[in-house]
Amino acid sequence: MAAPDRLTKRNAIRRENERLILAAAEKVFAEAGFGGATMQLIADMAGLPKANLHYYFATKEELYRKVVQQIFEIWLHAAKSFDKAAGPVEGIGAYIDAKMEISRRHPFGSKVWASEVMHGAPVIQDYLETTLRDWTEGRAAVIRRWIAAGKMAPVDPYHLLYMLWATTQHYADFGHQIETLNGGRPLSAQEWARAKESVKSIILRGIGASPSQAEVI
Amino acid sequence: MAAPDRLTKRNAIRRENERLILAAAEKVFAEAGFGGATMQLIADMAGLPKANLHYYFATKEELYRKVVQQIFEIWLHAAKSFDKAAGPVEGIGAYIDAKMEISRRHPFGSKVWASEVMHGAPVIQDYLETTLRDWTEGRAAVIRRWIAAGKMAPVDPYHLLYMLWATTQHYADFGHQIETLNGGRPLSAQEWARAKESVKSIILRGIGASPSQAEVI
DNA sequence: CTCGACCTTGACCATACGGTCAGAAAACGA
DNA sequence: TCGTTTTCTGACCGTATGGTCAAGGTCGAG
Repeated sequence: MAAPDRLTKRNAIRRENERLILAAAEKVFAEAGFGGATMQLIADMAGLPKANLHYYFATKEELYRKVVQQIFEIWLHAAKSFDKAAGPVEGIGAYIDAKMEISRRHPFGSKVWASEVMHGAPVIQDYLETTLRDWTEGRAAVIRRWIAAGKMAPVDPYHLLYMLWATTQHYADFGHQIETLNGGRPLSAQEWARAKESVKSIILRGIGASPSQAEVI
Repeated sequence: MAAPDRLTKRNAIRRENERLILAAAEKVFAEAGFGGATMQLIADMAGLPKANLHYYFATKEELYRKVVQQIFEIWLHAAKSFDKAAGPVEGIGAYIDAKMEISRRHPFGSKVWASEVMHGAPVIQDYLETTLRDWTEGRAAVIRRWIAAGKMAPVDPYHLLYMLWATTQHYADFGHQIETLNGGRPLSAQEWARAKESVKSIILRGIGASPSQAEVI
């Protein structure tokens, strides 16, 4: 039972199949919701027989949970930009950049997370109450410190964080609506850049931390 | 076949039952998604036998479409605050107030809309392409006028609107997450007021239109 | 080479779902 | 009151779904 991580062909197959299944599941769960997704659809998209899915993931719930965990970890990782910053312009600016980039590259994961939370977080409630709560309180403390140091206006840290999440994830979760209003075409690279800049400039100025106003304060 | 709107007992019963069913459906669709919702669950919540639902609404899709239309009309109505305003402080301020109030009073409808759009708007794509597109372009024109008149900073009108939608609807769609981070308790009246003020102050300052800065400009 | 562990898969099962229907009950107009 | 229209509802049906299983195939260690 030892050495389960050797680079044998079996392990490669297992890893590759799990990757295939998770990618297909992320897309199907995002597009159909948990209830609307079917194991058959996921199997077809992964190019595997349905029974094979149940070999790697015992139940639909187990597969779903893995998908949700993935995006959560990506978000947590993105938050590091927040910490190594000296002030709100760099910290929040980099955080917005990172979250916007995730919305662009992982729109399915973002939708699955949104769906999960909207339905009352039946699967990941424990994450909300532990990891997310701790993370949020930590970042709120950073913001309070910036406020105390006069680096930004005295805004409520929690509502600022909610605003950051809402605005950045909106570009993934409501991407279809944005695409429709964009003439039916997905945002181009330039349009993504413009979106990023718009969000950053409004929020940074909104908290009294925009670069141009830095001298004024 | 005339006079279908007389105040007969039959019409009263019909109206009341449709109301009951739509309210139950809104809640169930919001909590379980379209795929996860079952007609039986909606029927139980409405206190009617399942067959009775199919008497008033032929199919699950038809019932769902009605629910989505409801919230869309509520939002369109709220947008009137935008139009009768002289400038961004009153216009956008009132719009945020109105949308926040809707998030507070109609969280289920907001979730159903979010779910629908996230899944690619299979049912209301035509609304997006007609009513919503026209509405958005009209409001964008108003914003451009305000910018031209020097009443606010030159921000991209579309991304500003996305930000307004994202931030206000977040309090409905992610209400469960916010509640969890609020110590497990729903926002109190005071906390809702604080949320409103936070959103308004950051955005209005962010677009260079905050009341305190009005004189500066 | 051989044996045991792991992987693959078509066929199958119980269940739950959306929707139907026939007939009973209630409300209505005259 | 009487005939007609509308409303109500338990029983029913075909289908699709999540999950199981047993048999066969593939791989790696010794």
